[in-house]
Amino acid sequence: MAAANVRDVAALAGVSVGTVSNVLNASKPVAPETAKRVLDAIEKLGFIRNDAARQLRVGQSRTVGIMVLDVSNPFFTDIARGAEDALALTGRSLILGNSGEEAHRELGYLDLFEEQRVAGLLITPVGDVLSRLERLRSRGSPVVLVDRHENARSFSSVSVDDLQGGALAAGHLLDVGRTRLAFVGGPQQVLQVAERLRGARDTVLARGARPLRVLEFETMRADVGRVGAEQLLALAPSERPDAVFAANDLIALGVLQALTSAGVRVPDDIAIIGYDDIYFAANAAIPISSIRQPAAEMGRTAAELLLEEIEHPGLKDYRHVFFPPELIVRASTAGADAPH
Amino acid sequence: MAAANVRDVAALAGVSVGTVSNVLNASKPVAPETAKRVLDAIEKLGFIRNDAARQLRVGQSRTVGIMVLDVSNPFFTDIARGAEDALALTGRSLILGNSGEEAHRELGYLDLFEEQRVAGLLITPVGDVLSRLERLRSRGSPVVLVDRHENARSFSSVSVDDLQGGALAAGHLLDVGRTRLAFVGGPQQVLQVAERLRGARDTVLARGARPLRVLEFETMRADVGRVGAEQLLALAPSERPDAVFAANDLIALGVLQALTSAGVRVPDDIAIIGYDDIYFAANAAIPISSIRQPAAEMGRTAAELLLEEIEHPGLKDYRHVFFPPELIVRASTAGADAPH
DNA sequence: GGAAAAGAATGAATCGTTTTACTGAAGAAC
DNA sequence: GTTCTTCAGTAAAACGATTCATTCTTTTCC
Repeated sequence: MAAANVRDVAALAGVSVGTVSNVLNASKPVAPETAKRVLDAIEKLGFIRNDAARQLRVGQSRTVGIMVLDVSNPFFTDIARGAEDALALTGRSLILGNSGEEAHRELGYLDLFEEQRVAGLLITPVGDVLSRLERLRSRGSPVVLVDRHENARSFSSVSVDDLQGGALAAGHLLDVGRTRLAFVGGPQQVLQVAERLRGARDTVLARGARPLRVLEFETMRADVGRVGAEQLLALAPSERPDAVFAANDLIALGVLQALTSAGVRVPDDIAIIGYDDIYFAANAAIPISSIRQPAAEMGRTAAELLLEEIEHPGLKDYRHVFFPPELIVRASTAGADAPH
Repeated sequence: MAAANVRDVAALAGVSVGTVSNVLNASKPVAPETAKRVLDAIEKLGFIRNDAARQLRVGQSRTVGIMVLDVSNPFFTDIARGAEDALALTGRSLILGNSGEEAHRELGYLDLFEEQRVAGLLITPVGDVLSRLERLRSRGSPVVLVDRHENARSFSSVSVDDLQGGALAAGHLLDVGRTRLAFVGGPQQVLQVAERLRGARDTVLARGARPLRVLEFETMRADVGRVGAEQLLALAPSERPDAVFAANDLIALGVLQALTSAGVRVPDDIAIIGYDDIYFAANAAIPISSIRQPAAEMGRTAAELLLEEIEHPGLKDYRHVFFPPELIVRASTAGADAPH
């Protein structure tokens, strides 16, 4: 009743365990009829290779870890799926950790990944874990940063030019005739947020519009959007913005919901633009304009960079792939003139 | 430069490897000052236990697999997070597989989980994998079914009474004065869909309303909702339903979007109710009524049932936990009288 | 004070693979 | 006909933890 192992297979097939391994891994040629006997034995015994033993011997696993900030955000699950697709082609699989933007959870998963000797790691870091990542790499698990290139030229990375993204968003709002722009978003410690804001602010300045009003919050979740919208509605009419740039689509959804339920017309009274271009924003009852980040492609590319490092260890040729952000115009900013 | 192992730790601390293990696992008492020496050595060497070796010896891993139908559906990620919380309390972690409703992907993950000798498995099965699950269990990885109890009394399960959920939804639509109900949903091979439909149909019948119009599709994704809505709009006015019951919230969102962009007023002209009560439906610009399933709690409970089996192997005391569905009324069905 | 029990620590055996160095056998080359 | 390759397959040595059965010290008890 105990699970069969290679020894059992070898005995049944009348060969040595080494031969079984060669069949399993195609590491050395095996005569066709011998291979068939082995495969038959595997089939008959229902043998499933014990990955722990394999891994112990080889020193590395066939799974790759990915750590995301928020599994509830479709942007991150799309990245994960892109990565999964690329890895599947090489017979590797993905194990997903969700830090939830909490540093202690991030550390817990790093421990896990390190104990597992993962083949590599894709990560959007939360806390100050760079030295930890260096160690992981020095122990044979290369690391690729996703959507966060910052102070880390020493790791390969994929990211989107958030400065340009912020500029695109603000530029578009100005283009459709808006003059009083507000930014609603997460903490500026998050590099992406800071850059999106800076891009927007610079654009507003350069085009001589009124200064950007900034509402800063602690997280990037939708409830932030609702609170932000309420703060905007509390302003005197002359102060009230006629356009909102939300740091991501989750926030934009919150803003939209709060505004419409307060009777504000979108986009006639206030236009809204988000960031990420997630499915639910595109399909909101008033579809939300957004700055698209090619999530799946980013995930795929990150996985490919990682695979390169996995397959050529020691090659310190770190690459940084930047994707251009893309403006997607939808009803939440289009089809209406500036309010009078 | 090679990673430190227990032997190195033992040497530095001046103890035997057995003692190191005892400190690591608290399996046998160790004198406090000895333990301190060991911990210091671990710290100094940056020792991280090799999980493959541990697992090979112990025969089982400390991670649990979960296989979901669709990671893009927040309902499933919420289940996963609930499970993760419960497992974290016991020092276990979760590895997530996404079948995407495709049987071959499901099999791929089952192979992976079996090779990994996972401590247990939570699964919403797609294909015909019951015998596979039996084998997994007979080899030491218990299995709990999530949201699918069907022909499998021989596994513990958590699920929601979908018959009652369907009845609640249809009953509510009738209660607010609707008379021409339509159902838009995924394939009836999926048990949940079939039961929601049956619950609705029975209720409509019992209350003497016009028979339910059924639009059946192949998947449960939002685009299905848009197509369904267009089919409804193509009907002659006298035939056109005044209420839609969508098999899940993703579909409801699609219906809502298609209807409003066609100028149909929701709920005045057509009311909409969904299923799952996901965040994005609750926060749509017209918040969508829904039948809530307590996703996180379901995940937590499933994990607890699994832990019980893990800790008492051989105990064939399979339990089936049913959660009651709950009607959540929002703007998409409320606050409007029946259309004239 | 001596026997028994309890407490700490030891070290070898073990888990199931992969891999390496090696052995034969069969054919090729001269 | 001897020597060289090539080709298949073997057997044993890893990999790094945990867990036994032991040994060596203390402490307890009468």
